[in-house]
Amino acid sequence: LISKLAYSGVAESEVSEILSLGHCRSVRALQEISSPGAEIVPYTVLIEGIACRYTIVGDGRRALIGFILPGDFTTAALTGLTPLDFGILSLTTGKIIEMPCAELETRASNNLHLSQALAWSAMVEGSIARAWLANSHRPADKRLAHLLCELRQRFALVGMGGEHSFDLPLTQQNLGDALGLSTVHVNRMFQYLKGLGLVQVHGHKIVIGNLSRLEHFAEFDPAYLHLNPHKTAQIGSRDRHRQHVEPLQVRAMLSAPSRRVPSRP
Amino acid sequence: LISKLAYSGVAESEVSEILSLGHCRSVRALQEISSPGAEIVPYTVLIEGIACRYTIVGDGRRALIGFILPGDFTTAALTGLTPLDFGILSLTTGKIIEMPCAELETRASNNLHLSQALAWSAMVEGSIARAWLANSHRPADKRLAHLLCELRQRFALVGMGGEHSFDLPLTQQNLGDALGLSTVHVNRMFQYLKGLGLVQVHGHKIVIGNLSRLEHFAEFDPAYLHLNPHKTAQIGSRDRHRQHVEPLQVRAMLSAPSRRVPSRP
DNA sequence: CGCCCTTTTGATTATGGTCAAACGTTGTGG
DNA sequence: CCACAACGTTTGACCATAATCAAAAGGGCG
Repeated sequence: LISKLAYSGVAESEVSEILSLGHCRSVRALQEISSPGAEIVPYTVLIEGIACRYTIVGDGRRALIGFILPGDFTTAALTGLTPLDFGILSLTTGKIIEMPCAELETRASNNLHLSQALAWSAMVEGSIARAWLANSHRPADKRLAHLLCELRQRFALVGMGGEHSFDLPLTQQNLGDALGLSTVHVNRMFQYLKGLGLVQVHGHKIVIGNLSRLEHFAEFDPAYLHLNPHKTAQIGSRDRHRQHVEPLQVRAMLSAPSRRVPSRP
Repeated sequence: LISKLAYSGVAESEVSEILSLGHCRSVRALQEISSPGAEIVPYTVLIEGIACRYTIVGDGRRALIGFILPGDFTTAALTGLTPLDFGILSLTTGKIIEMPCAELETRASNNLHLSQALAWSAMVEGSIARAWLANSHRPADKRLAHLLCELRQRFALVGMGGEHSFDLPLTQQNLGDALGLSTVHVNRMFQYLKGLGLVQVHGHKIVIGNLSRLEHFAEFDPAYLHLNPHKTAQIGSRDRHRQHVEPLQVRAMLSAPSRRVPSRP
């Protein structure tokens, strides 16, 4: 299963090499991957499933402060800032690869592409956090719509879904914890969005009739995900062909930043 | 005014040297320092005053997604991720130093301390963003209290205020835009916190009778600001002596990360 | 089949938003 | 020096969005 990799560009051979540094393990749903306050956090890539960053708020409510999708680092280049100020939890069953900090860091210092990838990953993560902050200032309906747009885009980036649909194995409670809404209200907002004809929900499959209409409604501007143009273009075509893409699209993580050079002209 | 610098540790001479790379200019209140979508964003340090990162949400509401205090970079090491996905706006009159990207970057590649400082700065910024996300899941009273705790701590870090009071030249509208609350409700929450004896407000001066009580109420854990222990200790003593510290405490930014080494043992 | 988890719905409450007006402060100009 | 304008704070009345409580209805899996 791990061997079914699809890469693009120069990163192809590097990725498998780098991933072989760590060891892969399965996680069940609701398993703590890293705990808040941890002093040593290995570089961890999520290969399959969905995880989240969270902090506990108030009485014991779990506030999700970010989703981790296949191909994402659980902590980006955040390591170095310990103790960890949040926890990492799997939301579904999945697979992760853990790499010791020291090994990846020595390798990064010799490998420009890798260090760029790590930096880029951290920056996109920060950018997403800012977008979520802005989103928290929106009313519930747009908030949910915006999150759906983001997840669709990020899933599409790693080949898991296209423009019109994607699979979202999260409960409405998970979404509520991420949006700062009650489960009940998330449900009502789903009804509302369905009523507007913006989304359809079939089990865990989210279907979007008219993407640009949904994105306009949500005030979603994909710029904050900092996909580069040719990358974005690929997403569309990938969708049209409906090709099977296996899990483990570390490609997106390691190839997207390859266009960016360390210093500007 | 710029020459009145107070540094600590090894960074002292470096800081003035690096700052001399750029040129200082004054900004008035509500002046756009960098605009959303900008392709080239110089490294900019705020020297005096308060600024914010913002995005426009909904009809035209300004959502503040971060405060920039004296000694902070307006964009941390975020540059590199253009176009900028937010705007930067001064909230009071102030002073900034702008440094061309190219110069600072070439210098950073030769200077370990500097590149560490930039990375550290970006990481703390990300950490603050996550704390704000968690904060957006709290009720309004705790949300305001938490923000006050953070601002107090960050001001204290650069010598602008101590444990029991600090100057906050922001309007309640500004705070509301940051917290996602209406101006009216911010005011009500101030009344409420006053009523609980947690804060007093005298003009722009915030007075905190019992800091640990306020921090407990706000669920504020300063760990997310990633101050190192000796640094945190200094804040208290600085307060007790009530010594005059001039603006321009770039010290905090460049000295705090100096304890952190690039790779762990 | 039956249990558990999730989704859905309704009724009620509460937190926070909006509107409007009064009050204080500061700064400016006659 | 006072009047006025502009801005920020404060207060009250009312409204709206979303939370809570409770219960029913699906849906997957042993």
